[in-house]
Amino acid sequence: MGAPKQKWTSEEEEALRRGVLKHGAGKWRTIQKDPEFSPVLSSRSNIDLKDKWRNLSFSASGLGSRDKQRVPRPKAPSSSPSPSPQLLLLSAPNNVAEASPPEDCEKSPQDDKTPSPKLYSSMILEALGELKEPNGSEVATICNFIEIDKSYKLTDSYAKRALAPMKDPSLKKKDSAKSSKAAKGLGQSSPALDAAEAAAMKVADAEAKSHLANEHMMEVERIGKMAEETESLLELASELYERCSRGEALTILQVAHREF
DNA sequence: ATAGGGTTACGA
DNA sequence: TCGTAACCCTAT
Repeated sequence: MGAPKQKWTSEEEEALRRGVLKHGAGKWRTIQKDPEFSPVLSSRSNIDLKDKWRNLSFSASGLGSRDKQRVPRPKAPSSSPSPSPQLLLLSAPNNVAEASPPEDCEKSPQDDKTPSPKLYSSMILEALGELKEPNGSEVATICNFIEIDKSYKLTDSYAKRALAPMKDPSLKKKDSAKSSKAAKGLGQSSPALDAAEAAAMKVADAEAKSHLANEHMMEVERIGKMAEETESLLELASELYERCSRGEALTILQVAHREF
């Protein structure tokens, strides 16, 4: 990566991501005025936030940039004339944790010869960036994301949450740090968060394994990217849980049943 | 005020 | 020299 002029610090980037997750992608002014990240983003204008978010989105989308395939206008790879959310195109990924990720066809019209397994999390983040929708769509997007990673069991998870809070099995590996952070943010562990966390970990493990089998040098780099996506996923899960707790679960169920 | 395009500067 | 990220300008 480059080390350009006024590089963004980790705190600034984190604040930006949190702001997008909270207020949604697009309300740069609101995020900048938010007293929570105002001191962090004091030296950044709303335009700066937008530009930074654009760079982040492009970096998260164009993971497989090993090919020198130069496109004069590398817009969104899944850009379609239909205004409907494209992320709903993901269908029937039952085995997510296996080494062979389901390559959807409609997703990448000009896919390079490199397989470049695209994570669902990255797709969701990309969709979030593309969709400048109000909060409702955001919840639906997050819901779909978690459902996909959870093998279509989100509603069941929430039902279990209300009836009996299941215990979370001990986490393993590097994601323990993330879990601690997420748990601290929520105050205590929740089934929904744990489910999303476990799903993210499964995808992460599959990613790592897949790359371990093929490339060794790129693995570290990929892990770094993956960690960022996992972090975003956990934050998404936190937001989702918060909204559901406030009584928006009805909307989620509605969307879930309508879409699937 | 936001989105998009274009330009500039820095690192590899 | 190329690629990426910040910066700047313009249209909606």
